[in-house]
Amino acid sequence: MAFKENKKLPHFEEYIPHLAYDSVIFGFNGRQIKILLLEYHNTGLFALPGGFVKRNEHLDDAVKRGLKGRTGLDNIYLEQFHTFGDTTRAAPEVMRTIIEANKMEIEEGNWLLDRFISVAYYALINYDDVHPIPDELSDSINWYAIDELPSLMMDHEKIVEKALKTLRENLDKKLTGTNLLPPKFTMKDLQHLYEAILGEELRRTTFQRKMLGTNILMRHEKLFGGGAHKAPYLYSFKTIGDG
Amino acid sequence: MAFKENKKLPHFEEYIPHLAYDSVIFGFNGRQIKILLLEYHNTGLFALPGGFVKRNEHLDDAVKRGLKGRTGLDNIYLEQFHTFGDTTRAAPEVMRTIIEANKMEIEEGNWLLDRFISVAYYALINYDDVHPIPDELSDSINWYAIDELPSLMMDHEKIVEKALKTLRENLDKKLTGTNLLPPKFTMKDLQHLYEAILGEELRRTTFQRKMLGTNILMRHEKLFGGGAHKAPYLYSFKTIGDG
DNA sequence: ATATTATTGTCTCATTTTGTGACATTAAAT
DNA sequence: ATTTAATGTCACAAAATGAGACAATAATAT
Repeated sequence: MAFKENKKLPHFEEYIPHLAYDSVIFGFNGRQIKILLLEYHNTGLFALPGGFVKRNEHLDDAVKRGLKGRTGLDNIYLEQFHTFGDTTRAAPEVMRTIIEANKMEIEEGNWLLDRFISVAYYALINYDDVHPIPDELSDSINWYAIDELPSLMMDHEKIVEKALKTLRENLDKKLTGTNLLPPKFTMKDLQHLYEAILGEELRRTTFQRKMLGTNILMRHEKLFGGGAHKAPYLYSFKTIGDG
Repeated sequence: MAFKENKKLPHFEEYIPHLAYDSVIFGFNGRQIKILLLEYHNTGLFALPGGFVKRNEHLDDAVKRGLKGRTGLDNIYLEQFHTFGDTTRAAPEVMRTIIEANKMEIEEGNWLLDRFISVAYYALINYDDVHPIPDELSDSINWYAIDELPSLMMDHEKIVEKALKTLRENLDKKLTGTNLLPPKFTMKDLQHLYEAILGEELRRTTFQRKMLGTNILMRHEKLFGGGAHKAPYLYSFKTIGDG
């Protein structure tokens, strides 16, 4: 959870109480899958970017609003994957610590100290065109490789795990228009992405045949300058209307 | 949404406001997939069985509580599949109609008239050992074949659609211990179940080979008396510990 | 008893998909 | 001009799946 307003706690009247969202924002730097994590100043606490849902706001829109605030991006690929409803999903001490580290006050019984049910989404974004924006209130934000995460607050590690599991399961079905790569990429880039997500090596020829077989790729000009060898083609994902 | 307490509306203090669950309870009668629907007396309104989450109750437990109330069953196979968060998910007129049809009063501004976010689950139960229990407050409950549903309130049709879609996608991965069949069943029974869920016919020999290949079935004695032909074996799903 | 009938369990072969390696091609470096 | 290393494509092997054939057999009819 994090707050966007300037040094003011989100107000009860404006939001649905007991309900939050958390987002696992995936990016790919060409080698590793990374996610965005907030770090709360002076607390050493790491957390997923999250937020609250306004009383008259679509759940999905709340998540998009948070993503826009953190990344500056619109039209992010977004997928809801699970809602976490443990009774233990409250962290009054943590919340208090964070708020006090920011030299703010929170009264006993404030809604932020309550138990929260959280709807979790994952997002896929192009690592290159994002300069993560830290909250003005309380945190810095940075990329962390998926297999080198710091320990996270509450059940956020479980959330990341489930996000990754879902991403893997959806890879073949739903990644057709992935935002994890730049608009044009080589077959090798795409293979590296798959390997990073799946955490296993793939066979080059089989992968290439499979990808070309799906008919979701458009072939473009060749990419020269890659080294002392045959130049690879560039590809992009077909969008509706492309040949 | 439906209420369990006797002729008393659920009280704000006890539940998390703005949050509900809905359950798509699947059963199989040997030929068709059916789901349980509530019908509100004197209103002609059909709805999914749902309910609210207590302030200190695990989300999953709230759903189990509702299922137990409606079916009398414990240990039901349950899978969360989506959380619906439209801003239009409020039905004050409908709620008012239902409550008034029960000769009860509801004040302006009652929490039940608010907008709700709903976490949706599907359940798989053995059609045979369930005698659905109607709410004391407001409804009758009955089985309806999945392709002959009456029109449902709010977005409940969308919820059913998504439940069925998820069930189909999960069929091979997660149906291993399905509760949709009696403890022992023939290969033909199992095939009929798959066909009913998928909505398509399957090839007998291929299906049988695939099922035996998964190694999740235990073969038992033969079932005699089925007709003028070779008697089929009975099978059950292996549970941990079975050979 | 015996023959008939319909469904089952299993096998075989065809087809499709996937795994695996080979090989000619080619852009840059030497 | 030659060397080097990755690419695109093909060819064959292995595995999975589609589709039918067929003997076995439990109840029914004769």
